Amino acid sequence: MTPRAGLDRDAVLDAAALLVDAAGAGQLTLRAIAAAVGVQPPSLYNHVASLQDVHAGLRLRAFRLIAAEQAAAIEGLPPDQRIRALATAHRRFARAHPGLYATVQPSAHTSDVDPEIRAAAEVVLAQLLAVVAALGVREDAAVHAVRALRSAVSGFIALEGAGHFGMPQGVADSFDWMIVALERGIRASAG
Amino acid sequence: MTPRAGLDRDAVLDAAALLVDAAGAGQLTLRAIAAAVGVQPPSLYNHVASLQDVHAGLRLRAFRLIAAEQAAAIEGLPPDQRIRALATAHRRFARAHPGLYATVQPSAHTSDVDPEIRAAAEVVLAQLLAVVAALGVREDAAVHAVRALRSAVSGFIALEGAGHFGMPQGVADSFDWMIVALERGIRASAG
DNA sequence: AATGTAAACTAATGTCGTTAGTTTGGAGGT
DNA sequence: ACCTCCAAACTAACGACATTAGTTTACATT
Repeated sequence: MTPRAGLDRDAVLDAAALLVDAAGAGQLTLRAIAAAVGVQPPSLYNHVASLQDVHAGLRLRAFRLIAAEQAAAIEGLPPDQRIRALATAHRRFARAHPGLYATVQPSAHTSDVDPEIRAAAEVVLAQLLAVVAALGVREDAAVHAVRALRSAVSGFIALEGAGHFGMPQGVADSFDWMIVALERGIRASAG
Repeated sequence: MTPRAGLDRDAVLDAAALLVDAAGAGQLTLRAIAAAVGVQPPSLYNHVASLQDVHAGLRLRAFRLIAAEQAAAIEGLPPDQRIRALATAHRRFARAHPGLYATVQPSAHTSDVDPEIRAAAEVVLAQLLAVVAALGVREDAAVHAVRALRSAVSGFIALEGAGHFGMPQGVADSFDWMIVALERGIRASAG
């Protein structure tokens, strides 16, 4: 009578990842996940601790996927092409997985106390910092450059995803323009 | 027995604005607003149509406040100092009214069908575009520059607000660095 | 003072996350 | 093949939420 769906944490997160990319982060509900995996909502608590825990799980996955995409994007590229490669990799990932990408934004005050998530986030950050530093930017300027790049890329992705770029000009061209400007700033800060 | 609290739409939105700045956008609930104005939740429906309507009202207020702050920020300034002035005005507003500023982000697909909100948002955008255009940037490049500035500024504010800038280096310095880099890009695009 | 309307109320519905308590499928040992 | 037992499913229930329907009543206008 209770066919015992072969469920585990990963299966729950798989379903959640599909839903969050399809319907948006705000639509991710335990009931929807339960329906997707063929189970009643309370049964999910055998595999995840809460809805927040699902979000945390997706967040961890997102950071790890992004780290992998970053690594793949810069592999074999000369240093002066790497920041652009990282930026476009982010945008590509966000367009492929909008919901998953959105889970990455929330506050560092709350869910990032989870050391696994913090570590995964730091890998992503360290890759970017290394690429910037390899261009000869010294201590403080490197931090400024990294913050600027993160801000610009994540802000662009958020505005684009929310439909705030209504003008007919090419959105990809605008992204390029922005990255070129920041690259120029990085070159100016380098020795 | 029912002392008839002298309530109207603005009073409800006043309370909502306080709550959203104090507790964050996700915590804004009709029950909390009702408690703040001393009324039962259903009574709010005499003044606002729904919680979404409250969000829309705050959004409209936010755009108008930002437009006013932008206008005040650039008044009497030479053209080459105006984009920095706009950027810092945004950051200042976001720090003073984090919840209100957050209501500005959501998708242009949904709540911006409201023509009032669309108009208010376009005022903010037009001010920025005018400042960029006054620097001698031609058609397409002006759109790219505006998109880049919006992305960078809103992204920076979002990351800063979420506590994602953990390094000891000064956050204001990073903001300056970013704006300088984009200004340089704008100058390069100008005739 | 009488009246009509708008603003408050109470009661109820449906969705959500979550907890408690119960049943049972199915793997491991005999 | 049977028993045991645990984990994984279930049902029932609660409290917070938005929202609707229906009712009362404060108070501005006459």
